[in-house]
Amino acid sequence: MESKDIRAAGLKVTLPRLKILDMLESSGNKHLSAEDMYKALLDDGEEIGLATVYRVLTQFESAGLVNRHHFEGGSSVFELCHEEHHDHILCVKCGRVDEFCDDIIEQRQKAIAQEQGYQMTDHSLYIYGICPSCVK
Amino acid sequence: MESKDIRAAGLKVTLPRLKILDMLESSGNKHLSAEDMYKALLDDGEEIGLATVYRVLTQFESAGLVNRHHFEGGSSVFELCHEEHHDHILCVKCGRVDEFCDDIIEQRQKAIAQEQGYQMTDHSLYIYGICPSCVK
DNA sequence: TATTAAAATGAGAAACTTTCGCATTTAGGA
DNA sequence: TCCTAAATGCGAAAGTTTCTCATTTTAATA
Repeated sequence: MESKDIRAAGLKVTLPRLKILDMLESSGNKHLSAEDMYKALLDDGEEIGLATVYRVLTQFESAGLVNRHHFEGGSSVFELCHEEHHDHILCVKCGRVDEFCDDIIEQRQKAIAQEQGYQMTDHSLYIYGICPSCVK
Repeated sequence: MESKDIRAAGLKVTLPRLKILDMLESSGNKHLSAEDMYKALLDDGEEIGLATVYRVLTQFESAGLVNRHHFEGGSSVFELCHEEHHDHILCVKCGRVDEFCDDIIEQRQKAIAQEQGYQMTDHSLYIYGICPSCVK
């Protein structure tokens, strides 16, 4: 059970939090928005408010359980944190999202931060393009 | 005069457009939001509507005159396009923004897009951290 | 197990960014 | 100078996210 993660974050284990965590776990690399999750919960017959969804996601983010991404266009999307960091490449036509890791880029980012005298806390890299299916 | 750029974009040369272009040119690496520009114009005694600022910026973006960035937190910011591409490193404490270029990262991005079968159209890389002044 | 304080929730209002609709004005070619 | 398409300003509207607050729930303690 993932109640552990919630408790470890110093949060009480509640239905909304469990549901949202479940949903993120079973979403693959779908990268859901708060609105997406709210609607899915409604469809499931859960009476969970949109404000709660936002609150919970923000708390999960602070706790390091989820990552928030600002892809181009409108709203933020969320995904569970994985052990190893990854970046995203996404299709501007169909919205498909793929993930990748690249040590060389990671290294260069660290080096650049150091060169510029910054203490790096985070970074985000999105590659936009037309995916294999849409390119045809 | 930069009227050329406006005309080259197929747009009429109007006061709002000139003012906004001027402002972007003289802003260094300040990365202004639409609201910032609107307020600055008001302070200058110009009667330019916020909707116009947004419209003009969107048109400039389509024309390839400006870049729009979604830094963390709220609104989009804009900067004039330079000849050579660059990425951004920004301070999470004071909001300072610095720019950098890195050929290795550029190369890797191209390679990754190709590996994944994507036809790359764009990319955005932000490094977040604590800047030299705030680190002390 | 019953009690209780602190935390969490749902609902709607509010804040904020961005876009839209439309009547009026303006740029620039004839 | 005249004319038409384009551009503008204004307010309303749309969309996302946060806030307020009365009510409910968790989980620690007795």
